[in-house]
Amino acid sequence: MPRKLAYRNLPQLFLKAREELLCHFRPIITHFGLTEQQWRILRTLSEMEQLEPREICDHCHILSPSLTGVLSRMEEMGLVTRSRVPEDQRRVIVRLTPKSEKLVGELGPLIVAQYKIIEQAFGPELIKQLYEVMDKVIAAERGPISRIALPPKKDWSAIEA
Amino acid sequence: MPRKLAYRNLPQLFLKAREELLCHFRPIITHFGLTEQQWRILRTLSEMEQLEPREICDHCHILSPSLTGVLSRMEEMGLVTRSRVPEDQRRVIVRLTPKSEKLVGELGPLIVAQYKIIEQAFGPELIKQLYEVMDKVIAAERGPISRIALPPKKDWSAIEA
DNA sequence: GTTGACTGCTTAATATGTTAGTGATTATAT
DNA sequence: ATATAATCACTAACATATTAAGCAGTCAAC
Repeated sequence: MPRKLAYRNLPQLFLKAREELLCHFRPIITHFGLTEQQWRILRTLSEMEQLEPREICDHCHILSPSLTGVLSRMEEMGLVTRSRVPEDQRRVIVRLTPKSEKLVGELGPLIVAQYKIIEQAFGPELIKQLYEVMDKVIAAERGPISRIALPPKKDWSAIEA
Repeated sequence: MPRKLAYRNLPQLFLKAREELLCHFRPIITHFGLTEQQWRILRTLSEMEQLEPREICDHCHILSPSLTGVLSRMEEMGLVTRSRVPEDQRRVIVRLTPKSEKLVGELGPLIVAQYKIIEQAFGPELIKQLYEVMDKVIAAERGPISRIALPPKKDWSAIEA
């Protein structure tokens, strides 16, 4: 007896909508030999001058273990530099290189141009609505939302039938 | 000279908003030893009875190469069965098992309960707006949106400085 | 009935997501 | 001062994302 849940899968809708947007930018980014995450970092660094890894994690929504690898590869490619903070040997400062600044200088305008095209196609009101709704969702703090009680844990992977 | 682009990073906003939502469901899903993708598949199969792999890819937004591994693991766990279509040996039918149907029967109501809590916290209007805006974005077909012209390809990873 | 194009799933290779844990460093509380 | 806790980046292990390529099965034209 197949039964639909009362609510549509909202996170999945986000996924789909995001992909619908991203597919218009991905060709531009890959054209320059970058991944989506690498571009997020380059763009953020070009706006913030210098950042520490955990700040990049926050701004770019990349988890710390992933970032380690991403930064290593970007360092190899000569896109960023990593230097320790003298007064706190745990911390690291990440900066753009002249090369990556030039890259952002070329890539950025193309991204903006694509945004304009999308704005035309979607209509400026939809874009505005998008930003509004997103900001509302993000503004809803994670804390105050209560969590349902979970039943005792069963090891389903071990249950026979 | 750090300069901000004219547009905020919209796909990144989607990512953040999605995570803001998902973090309220993730504990429920992992409590049952499932991954997010596995739950997407279970939920969809429980609503559609039976599906072929490429249909699952479409519905759940999982790329075909990923799905191969996901389904293998789910088969190992006894959550789904895979059977060939006799009249077309290329195609495969994926179904839930009695075990996974029972699992969905326990998990589903918890998900719905969490949606209700979120609806209270966000306000029903915001949820409604969300569905509306998402559907609008998704409705905007990928085809008609034109693509900007890309400059000749440079191999940035090989450029010195 | 063979050839050639196509479809559907899989494999391969690399990059990232996710959770847990480690080691070194710094801050805090005795 | 010293033990403790907290912080930060990193490693490890596994799952998924992404792109490209492979391979068997089907279909259509000839």
